Amino acid sequence: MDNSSFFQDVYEVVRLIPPGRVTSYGAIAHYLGTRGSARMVGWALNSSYGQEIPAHRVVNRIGVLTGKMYFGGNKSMQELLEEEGIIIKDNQIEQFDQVFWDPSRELL
DNA sequence: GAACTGACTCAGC
DNA sequence: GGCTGAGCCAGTT
Repeated sequence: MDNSSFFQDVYEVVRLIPPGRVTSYGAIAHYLGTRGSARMVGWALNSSYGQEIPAHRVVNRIGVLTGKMYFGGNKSMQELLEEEGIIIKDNQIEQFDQVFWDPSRELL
C-alpha cells in the first residue's frame, strides 16, 4: 500500500480477521514485525473510529476487552462478539485459545 | 519543536 | 505471584 503508515497495515490485518475469531494487539504488532509497538496497534484502532474496522475483534493478549469503552457503536463489543459465537464473561473472552486468530500463523 | 500520551507487552524484582 | 518500569512509534498539545 502506498501509505506506509503503520496504521494502514493494522487496518488491513484487522479487516482480515474472520468472523467468530479474535486477535491481540501484540499478535498484529508481531505480524508487522514490531513487537514493542503493540501500543501503536491500539492507537491505530483508536483512530479507526468511524472506519470499516471490526475493532471489536481485537483484544489484549489475555482476551480482555480493554478498549470496549473506546469502541464507538450502538452495540457493545461484547454483544457484537457474542453474536459471532464468542463467549464473553466479565469483559474477558472465554475459550480465548479456541477463537484466537494469529495473523502470522493463519494468514501467512 | 520538544514533551506527553496511548485500546500493550515483557522482563525484572 | 503480583507490582513496577521500560520500550515501542505516531499523533496531539
